[in-house]
Amino acid sequence: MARGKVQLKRIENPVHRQVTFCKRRAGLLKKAKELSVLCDADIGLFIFSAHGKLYELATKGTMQGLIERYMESNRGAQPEPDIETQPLDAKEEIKQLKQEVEILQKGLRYMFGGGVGTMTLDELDVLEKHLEIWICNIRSTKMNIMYEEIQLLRNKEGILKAANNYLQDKIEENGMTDFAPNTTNFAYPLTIQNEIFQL
Amino acid sequence: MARGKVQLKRIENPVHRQVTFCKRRAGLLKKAKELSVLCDADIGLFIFSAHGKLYELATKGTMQGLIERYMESNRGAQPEPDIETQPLDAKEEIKQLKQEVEILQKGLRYMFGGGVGTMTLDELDVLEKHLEIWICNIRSTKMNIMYEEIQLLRNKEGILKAANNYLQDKIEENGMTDFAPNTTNFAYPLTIQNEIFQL
DNA sequence: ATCTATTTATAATC
DNA sequence: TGATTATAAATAGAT
Repeated sequence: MARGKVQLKRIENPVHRQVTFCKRRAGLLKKAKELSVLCDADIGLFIFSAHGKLYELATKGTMQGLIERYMESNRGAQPEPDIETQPLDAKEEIKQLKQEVEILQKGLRYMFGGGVGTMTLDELDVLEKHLEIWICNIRSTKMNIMYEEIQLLRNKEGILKAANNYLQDKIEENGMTDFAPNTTNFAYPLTIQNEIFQL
Repeated sequence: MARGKVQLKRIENPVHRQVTFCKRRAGLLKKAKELSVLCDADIGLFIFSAHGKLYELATKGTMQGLIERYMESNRGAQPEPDIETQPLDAKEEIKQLKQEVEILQKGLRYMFGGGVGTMTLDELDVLEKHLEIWICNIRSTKMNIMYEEIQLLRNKEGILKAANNYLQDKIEENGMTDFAPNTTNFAYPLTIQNEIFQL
């Protein structure tokens, strides 16, 4: 904002980065305080520096208190799109969640130590299901990434073909038959093999 | 900050206050994002409007995750009197358990480094491979468990059959024909269905 | 840290 | 709400 427009990307020079961090952190905290006072808002703000140092501001009460309020406001904002329509028996749900927690914990231990011994068949089933869902998500993400890549490549293909046609026309106009346009008719192999869609 | 110096006190005019809240809130969120990007910082910010509406920003992962990190950074500084001496409200408990599940899932994710959101295609491939291996291990473990179970059941079957034969012999010896040994010839259904081997 | 030249944010107004 | 604009604030780069 001064003597130079700012690029919205990580500042590579560590000294600059540190200086900017100090200045902007101060600015941000100040702005937060101002908003809180001017508009009667309650704000919780915490900043971890790249090296993990914590800076915080709670404009009302303690950060703890604000976090609790945040948690409550947030319940209902995260509705699972499947089973929240029917009021499940609460005890049953608690039981199931507890089991799930235990299984995931065991799964972690299992990965770290390789100690499988303690898990039961049912627990392994649940863990397996979790992992399968996870893999599905990963594959879906991969598909999206690849789809974008394909679009990009197709665009490039179009542009290159047009450029080549243009160049070839020009060459033909000028009767520059010596320069046989070998590449112009080359079929770009940009078509993606079908196999990757079979994930 | 324009066309008039700002007084650092609550804006009394409700319309002005609301307008200023919108503008400055947007500004604050923007500044927070910028600081995060420019200086590689992780920021959690939540704003409650005067009427209780929540606006939030978490520049890395979820607000949940950042709050957890905040809690840890802050550990020891905040003696919270909230230990589970009282039977919590069921909804509260469900909430906490769901959080815990989320945390564990995140923990699993971190084992392979990085959240899914920021992962590249290659990284996703690696993660997928890891998970597939994990699932294979789980299935193998399940097979072993089931095999042991089968062995156990077969042993039991043998013992019971022997015992039954012995008892039947004894009955026949004593001519106690009244007590027809209905169960002795019963085919124990201990054979495992083939399908579970097709995992 | 301090100092400007600029860029940004935004108060007032429509 | 959304633009516009004059001006206050914030701050990048230099010292």
